[in-house]
Amino acid sequence: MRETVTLNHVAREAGVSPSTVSRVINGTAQVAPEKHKAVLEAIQRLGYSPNVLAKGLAQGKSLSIGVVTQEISSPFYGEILKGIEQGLDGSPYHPIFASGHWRADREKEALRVLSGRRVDAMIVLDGLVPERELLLLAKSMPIIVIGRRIKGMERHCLDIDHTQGAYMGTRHLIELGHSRIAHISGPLHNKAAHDRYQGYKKAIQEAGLQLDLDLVVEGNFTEQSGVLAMDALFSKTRNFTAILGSNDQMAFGAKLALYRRGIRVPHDISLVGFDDLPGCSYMTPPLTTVRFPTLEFGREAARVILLMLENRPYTLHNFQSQLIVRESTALLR
Amino acid sequence: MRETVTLNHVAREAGVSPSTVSRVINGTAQVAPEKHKAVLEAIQRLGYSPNVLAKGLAQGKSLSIGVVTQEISSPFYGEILKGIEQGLDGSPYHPIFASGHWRADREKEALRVLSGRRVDAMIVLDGLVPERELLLLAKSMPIIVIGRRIKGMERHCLDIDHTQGAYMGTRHLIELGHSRIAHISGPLHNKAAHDRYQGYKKAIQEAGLQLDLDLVVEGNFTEQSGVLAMDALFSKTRNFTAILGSNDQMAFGAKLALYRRGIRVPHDISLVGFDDLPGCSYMTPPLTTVRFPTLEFGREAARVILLMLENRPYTLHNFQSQLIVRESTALLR
DNA sequence: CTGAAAGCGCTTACAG
DNA sequence: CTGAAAGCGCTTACAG
Repeated sequence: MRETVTLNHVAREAGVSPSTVSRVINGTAQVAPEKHKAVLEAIQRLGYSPNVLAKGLAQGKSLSIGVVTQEISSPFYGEILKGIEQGLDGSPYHPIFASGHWRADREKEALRVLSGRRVDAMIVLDGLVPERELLLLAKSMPIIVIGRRIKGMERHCLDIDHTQGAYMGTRHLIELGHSRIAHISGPLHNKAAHDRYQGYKKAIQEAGLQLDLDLVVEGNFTEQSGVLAMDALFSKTRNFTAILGSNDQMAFGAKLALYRRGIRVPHDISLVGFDDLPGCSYMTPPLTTVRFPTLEFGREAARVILLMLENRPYTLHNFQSQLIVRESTALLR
Repeated sequence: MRETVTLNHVAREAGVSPSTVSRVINGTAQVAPEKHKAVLEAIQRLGYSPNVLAKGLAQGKSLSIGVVTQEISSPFYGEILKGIEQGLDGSPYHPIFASGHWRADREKEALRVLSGRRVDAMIVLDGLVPERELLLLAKSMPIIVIGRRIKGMERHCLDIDHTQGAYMGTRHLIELGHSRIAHISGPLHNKAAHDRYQGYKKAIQEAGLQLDLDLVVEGNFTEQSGVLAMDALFSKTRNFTAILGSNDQMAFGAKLALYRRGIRVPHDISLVGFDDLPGCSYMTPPLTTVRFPTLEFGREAARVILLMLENRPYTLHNFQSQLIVRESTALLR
């Protein structure tokens, strides 16, 4: 193990003081051309790379942005993380991810890890952190929340109108002539799941259709739960011609359950998802869905966090959900 | 912005020296019971959480494990990252991810970022980092490479036998009676893609079948390239009854291309993928594929990194690929 | 323009 | 068992 080279080594090598080395590295003050050159050469020769942690300690900042996500491998969160990465690219800040796994205790642990690393700001994706804790946190550092709307920090929350999104998806089916529309909801204690369910109901009722609770089954946002939901649904009735999934993953599961029964999409049954995961385009048929602007939200969160960190003015630009019509929906035959 | 509380504050509050506070926090020496208690209470009262960065600086370690991945949102890398997260869980180490985006310059940048943060070890996923650079890095810290075999560090590389994997997938099709088997390869400059192609050829030739280069088309591991590969293939011939995709994502794309042509899987054409992404189980029909033990590799890499960091003996346990027969393959009719 | 000095928040021999 | 002191690798007033 070679000894790692420090700024002091560079100083000695270049025949200047550490202060001077620091100044040329950070461009924080004028330095005589010849010393400037000597320092640069010494850095080259020694292969020096500054210790970001020490720098952080001295400056009182870590140059890290904490991101509490739920599951690193989730296609949904993955897109948001990608957006954050993109938004931070080119800045001196680097994201540090910690996963909450949709469990309050794990999420608290994630917060602990990040604050122990003295992240300069945080981006929080969904989750169960109590609002007051988030509000408290927001007093001590810049913070953006994606997927929730916290009272008192509306300027720092990025979310779509889930009710409106589900309403659009359901309207789409109604306009195609469907009147018996099933709904696979998310876990209803979840705000987004609840709101999407409201949107579904609103569209149904507004169209003067009968809201049939037998057509509503609850899943947990996983593919597997989509399969199970369809099993439950079919055990009750076959009297429906369309399905609104509360997210894409459950819609994928529903598609499999239909496939197993030899039921064709959209020929026999129309199917709508929610989120617009990358996989939607490659479902067969490609899935009609309500787009959640994951990548955009990630980028926007990063953009604004950076502005906040620089104490510059900012306004968070919210994005809307949007109906993406592909091929899993068709006119009622 | 409240002032953040430090170990010194705790010391003052508890009426002891900073040394003592440090000792009770780290359990690094005996401390009189009453002082021990006082410190714990002070920590509670002040809501103190240690500054991991400062600790790292003092101890000469960062408690971070650098992970260079290619794309954070990729379903393939996502599973590996999840495995790493799981493997590190419960240890004092936290992963820091940096993405190379399959580009040499970005990967170098990722390495720079991680070494600037003085990660204590690294896990490298695939990528283009030159072998000598990896060998050099391995002299200065524990490092595990996933998806490559580097000469001189075989004890620290985790990979499957890609040739063997593709061989198994192709054999499976041959055993089902197929003799006209197309192959959508990955980018052939890529070692894994190349090896998989070799496995395909080997199975074909060993079975005494004709290797027909018209049946081989090159993709780039994305879904979209799978679609395009099928377009290219169909423009040449329709004379095949099975397809081996060099990865699942291209197989998904191929499935869509087949769907668009009204060709049924596996009724008309059998399809085999490679990797066993989570999505395979929800393709319709569920995709027969060759499993790449992503999650296991991630966990194993983390496990061994932890042992190396503690200077304990270790042996890296390699996993094999495995044929997962689902429903996208059938006897030739 | 530049260096000496103090400080960031910890840890760890050292001495008692 | 415990504290004073030095040090980890930087930055930044301060003085010149």
